[in-house]
Amino acid sequence: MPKLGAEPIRRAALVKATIETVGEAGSLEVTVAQIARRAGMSSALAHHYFGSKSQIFLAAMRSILTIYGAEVRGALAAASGPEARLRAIVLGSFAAGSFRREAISAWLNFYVLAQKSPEARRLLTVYQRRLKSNLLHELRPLVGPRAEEVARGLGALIDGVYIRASLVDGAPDRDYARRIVQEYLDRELENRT
Amino acid sequence: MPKLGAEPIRRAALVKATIETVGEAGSLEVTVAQIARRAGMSSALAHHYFGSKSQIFLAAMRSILTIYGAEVRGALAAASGPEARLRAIVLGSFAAGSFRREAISAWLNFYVLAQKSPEARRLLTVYQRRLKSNLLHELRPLVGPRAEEVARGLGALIDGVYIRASLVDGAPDRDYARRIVQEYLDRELENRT
DNA sequence: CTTTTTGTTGATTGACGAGTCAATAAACTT
DNA sequence: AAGTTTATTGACTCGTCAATCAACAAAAAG
Repeated sequence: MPKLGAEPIRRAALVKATIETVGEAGSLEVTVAQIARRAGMSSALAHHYFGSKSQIFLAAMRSILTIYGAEVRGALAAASGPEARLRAIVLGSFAAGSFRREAISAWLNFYVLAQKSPEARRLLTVYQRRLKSNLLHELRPLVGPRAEEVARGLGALIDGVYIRASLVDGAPDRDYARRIVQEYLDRELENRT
Repeated sequence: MPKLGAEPIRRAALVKATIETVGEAGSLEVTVAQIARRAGMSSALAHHYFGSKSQIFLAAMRSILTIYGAEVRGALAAASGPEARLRAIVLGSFAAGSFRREAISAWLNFYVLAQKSPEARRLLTVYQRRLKSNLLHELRPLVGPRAEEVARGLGALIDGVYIRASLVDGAPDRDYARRIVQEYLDRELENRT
């Protein structure tokens, strides 16, 4: 049975299954056995590769943040000029890989995890800092001294839209989400300096 | 030992202890025994009065939303005219009883609870609807047809500011929070119809 | 002053779940 | 072919916890 080089495949499968399971359960109170079953293996194997449940969660969280980062970077690649780039960041935050049912729910739960786990908190802080610095970079040429405030507001608004999406059942409405942040952006850019 | 009329006192103590315990733990994974101990009684008594752990959580959630509602209403009482009332609602959302460490953390966790428990979801939905309708009522005379969009944005922004406050350690910065939403509001009211 | 109601808890039950371990098997090495 | 490394799991341990229960105490009702 042992196909060699299974480790990376197993790890990836577990990460995927973790996001799905947590997303579906809407809670971190899922068992390693549930996750492992979904990933098609025994819970013993999950422990073998990750050592502990919290390591599994952290890996899943890293995965979510990595996907998010990649999607924003992707959107950014096709945009030139501060305004276009700014809009790319903001809209990219609601791209398909990140703004989907299980990911949103999992993300909310990882926010909770960050209250307890210093490592989870660190991950979330890094993501927030990177987002803010990205926003600031494009905002400065557009709104000058107000860049700082606007960046704060946008960051909080994006999180708020996510958290609200977690309450809606059914597929999250990407356009609706985007409209809210775009409207904020429009207003801020209207009377630019 | 039985002082009569203990029930309401015990219930209140348990609700308070639940918010503190959940807030401190940053998680719903707290035991009934922990909560009961903090409230100065045995876990058996907690079960006696509430029947089950989830009922305890729901009562705590109701308490948080009640406090929040009362604070907004309080701020509203002293304000006249749409703009003043609008600002009262928004600033009232960050009043001392609601915008404090344990309440914020507990609130975040109840958001998670709402993913699983229909009753918790119902409570959260009611609060969101009430907030939105309050906002709309004052926004309409100020920004006319754009009221709907602005209300959505404000609601999401308030949630976002809360969730971000949950990550900061130490006392949450009320002024900072208020500045973010006020800035949004200023921008929206600037070029009012 | 006996009965009922209300308050209260220690002890127990029963379930569940994280993590460990010994054992098995297939590949790869020498 | 013997030995080593990697993959994999069933069975088990040990702890934890929600919920229940029997029993005790004090006030209120009769």
